[in-house]
Amino acid sequence: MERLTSKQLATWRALLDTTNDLRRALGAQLQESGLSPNDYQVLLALKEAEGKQLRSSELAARIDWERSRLSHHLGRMERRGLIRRHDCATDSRGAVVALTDEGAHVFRRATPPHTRAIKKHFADALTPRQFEALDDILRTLGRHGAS
Amino acid sequence: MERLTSKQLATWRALLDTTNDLRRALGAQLQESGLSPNDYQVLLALKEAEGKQLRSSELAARIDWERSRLSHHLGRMERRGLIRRHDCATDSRGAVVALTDEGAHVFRRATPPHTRAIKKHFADALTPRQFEALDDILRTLGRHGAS
DNA sequence: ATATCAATATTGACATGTCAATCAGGGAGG
DNA sequence: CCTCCCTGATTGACATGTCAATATTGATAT
Repeated sequence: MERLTSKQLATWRALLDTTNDLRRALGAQLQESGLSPNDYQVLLALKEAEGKQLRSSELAARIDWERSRLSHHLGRMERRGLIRRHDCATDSRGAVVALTDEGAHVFRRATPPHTRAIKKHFADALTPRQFEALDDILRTLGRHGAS
Repeated sequence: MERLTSKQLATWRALLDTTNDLRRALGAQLQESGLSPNDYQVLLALKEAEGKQLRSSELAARIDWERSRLSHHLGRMERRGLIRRHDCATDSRGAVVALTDEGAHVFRRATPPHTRAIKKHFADALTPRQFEALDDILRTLGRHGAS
């Protein structure tokens, strides 16, 4: 196999830098709604779940977090009234995480400006052809990493 | 302007997820050399600097970190013997950050496996055509964000 | 039944990041 | 020379992430 070229390395660094900048911009916008990107990810997963609630480990799996990280974060979100945890009916070890009305409300209020920010900083920059190419690249990387 | 389509949103989420996975994989590999991705970034910037040393704020600017974050991290790296700070000759407020022999050695030892990991997880997955497309996309996003 | 092992969730200790002070030293205008 | 303000860098308090226990329950085999 050939070695990694400096051009490939530059592309890699550009990918890290660019996605960093995007995360930062989107995070700063979300903060105006009083949410961190992590908060939003948790609320989104709950919103998209059947019955607006999930077992704790199922939630961790969907957003791909370590369970202890989720546990700490849920503790903080619970203190803020965004979610609540109660015991699971079918497994007494388990916890079920649910949106509170407050959490659902904050999420609804945060989503339109957040979506606009994604459009502004990301989607508006790219042509349809570039979107196709990016989809293809991400699918390829995903398959490559999964295997 | 039209709204963000769900396909665009899916691409955005895929971009976040994929780069997350890549960061994780590369970070795990680096850890085998006893370095975090942040450590590596700092050492790399110093290695690439003229004279293997940089003013603290210049370093912060090059890797795009907040100054206080860098200050904390340099404290930890200094305790580990990877870098050292001394006073600046031309500005008595300033600090100059330099690689130690130990730091340079650890960096040299960590780089080949790290480069191989970038190749394995990233570069090997993509065709030359995909690289061209990705470069184009990243340049476009960079210009878009800068303005 | 019960002994054993796996899974669920949390906790505590510690590493790292952010934000708002703080402190010391430059540098321009009086 | 001396205010006044700006910059360079650090610090401390606190938010968040990781890792290694822990406690509790479920599931399985005998």
